[in-house]
Amino acid sequence: MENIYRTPSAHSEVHLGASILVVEDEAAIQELIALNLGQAGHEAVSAMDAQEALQRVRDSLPDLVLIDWMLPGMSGIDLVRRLRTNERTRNVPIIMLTARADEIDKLAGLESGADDYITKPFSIRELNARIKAVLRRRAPQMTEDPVNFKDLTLDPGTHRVSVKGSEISLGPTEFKLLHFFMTHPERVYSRTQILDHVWGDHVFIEERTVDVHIRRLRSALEPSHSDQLLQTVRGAGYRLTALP
Amino acid sequence: MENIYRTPSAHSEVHLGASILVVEDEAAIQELIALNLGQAGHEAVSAMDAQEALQRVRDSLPDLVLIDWMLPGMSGIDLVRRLRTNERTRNVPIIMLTARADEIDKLAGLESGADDYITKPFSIRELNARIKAVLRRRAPQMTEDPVNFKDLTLDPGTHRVSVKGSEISLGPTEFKLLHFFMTHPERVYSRTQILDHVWGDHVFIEERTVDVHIRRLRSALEPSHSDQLLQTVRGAGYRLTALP
DNA sequence: GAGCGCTGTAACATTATCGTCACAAGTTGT
DNA sequence: ACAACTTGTGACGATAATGTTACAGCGCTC
Repeated sequence: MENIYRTPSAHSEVHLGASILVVEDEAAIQELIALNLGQAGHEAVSAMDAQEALQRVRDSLPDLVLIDWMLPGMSGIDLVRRLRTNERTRNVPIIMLTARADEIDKLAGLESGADDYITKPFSIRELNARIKAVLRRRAPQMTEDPVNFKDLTLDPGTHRVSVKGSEISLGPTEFKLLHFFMTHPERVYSRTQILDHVWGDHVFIEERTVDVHIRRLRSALEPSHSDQLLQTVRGAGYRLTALP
Repeated sequence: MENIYRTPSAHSEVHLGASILVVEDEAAIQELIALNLGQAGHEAVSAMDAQEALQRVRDSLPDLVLIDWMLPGMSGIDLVRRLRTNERTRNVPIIMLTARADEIDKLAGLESGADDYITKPFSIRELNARIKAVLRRRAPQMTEDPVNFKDLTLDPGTHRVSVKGSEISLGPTEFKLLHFFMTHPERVYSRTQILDHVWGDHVFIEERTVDVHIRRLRSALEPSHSDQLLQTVRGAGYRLTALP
């Protein structure tokens, strides 16, 4: 299922000048990759171990992370898992680097949440191709354009929401929820659909949780006549509408 | 006859009343799962080994098969393979249960053709969520196209109904009832048929209940000369018609 | 490590809707 | 016209769906 919310810092021209974090303990390979990335027009940031990587990802939300399978301390796969389970870093694209062309490694890397993998030794050309592919795959899904609906304005870029001109503050989930509704107005969505779109497909969350967030969103929109905008359709779900 | 409203209701979720085969040799887990499935509204059928499972799948084509990784005789993976290579059983959704969170197990299970996997111990909630996800993935999409009839308009997407342009509000059942009639106009349906189509097949409801809902629907459509549209055919049933 | 904001869930409160009944009203056949 | 039957109608608990509140956990900041 499509996930509209690739939250991370994503601009429309991600293919060039992307910031890429390289997590690799061998200095030689590290430098080789960094050099190559630089030539390709990207900005390379490096981390020597998983801890440092976590820090940097949280810090600067790179457009892509290259992770070596073998790392001192926390393994590459564990690192992927950590990144995937954190709300903020969940959607950062990841490419794994595996030393052996071993089937299991590849699959385990993918399974754990990586977007792609490359087996060493790899050619520079192959690396570039895959980076481009991953970035491109992610790019079209990010809707960073400001959205308007009635007297609501939501700007994913600046992460701001305003009602009738005056700005309000929303938590991350309420923000995504509102963004989803504003990009899909006038249409009824079941709790399950909302969970799939806003939270993500593979999440095990009580459907009633949606209700609570709807309420929170409503009360945040309170100043406006939000009850009119975000209405509940009994037996079906919720809907954002301009009509009465 | 086509039946739009088979089991699922048009807009809410689809995963009730599914028949699920549980292939598990440990009686305790077997029962636990069966009990849970029953509570979730599904019909649980069980098989203790792969042979029995094959038989039952071929026999009754369940909506979903839960297969334990470790089975006496033929392994779970082999069972999956057998099911996948058989024309008749090729498309039955499968969820694997793996005892250890071992990477290889998971991957081999998916690789061999399962739709999803769960590692034991798993929470009831997770099981339910995955079952729902798999069933939903397979569920046929109900047509969400707006329907028009005379001066009536019904839009499943926005869940709105309007008579001569002005919107009216209907409860879920009346909504489905009207949708059914609008998609099957000019034809008489008995109370039993209406129950089957709108409520679902195996419901135990008084036929006279249909009358009451017809009345409610009529009075909701009142503003228009609905008495003409939704007419009674004595001794036979009801019909939505444009003719006088 | 204490404080803080956010989240998911449970528990309770509140409605909306449902299914059924009893009876009224209408229809049919004789 | 009368009985036998079918359908309309309004009311009424029961129930399921939603609103609302409170709370405990978690990660993050300082």
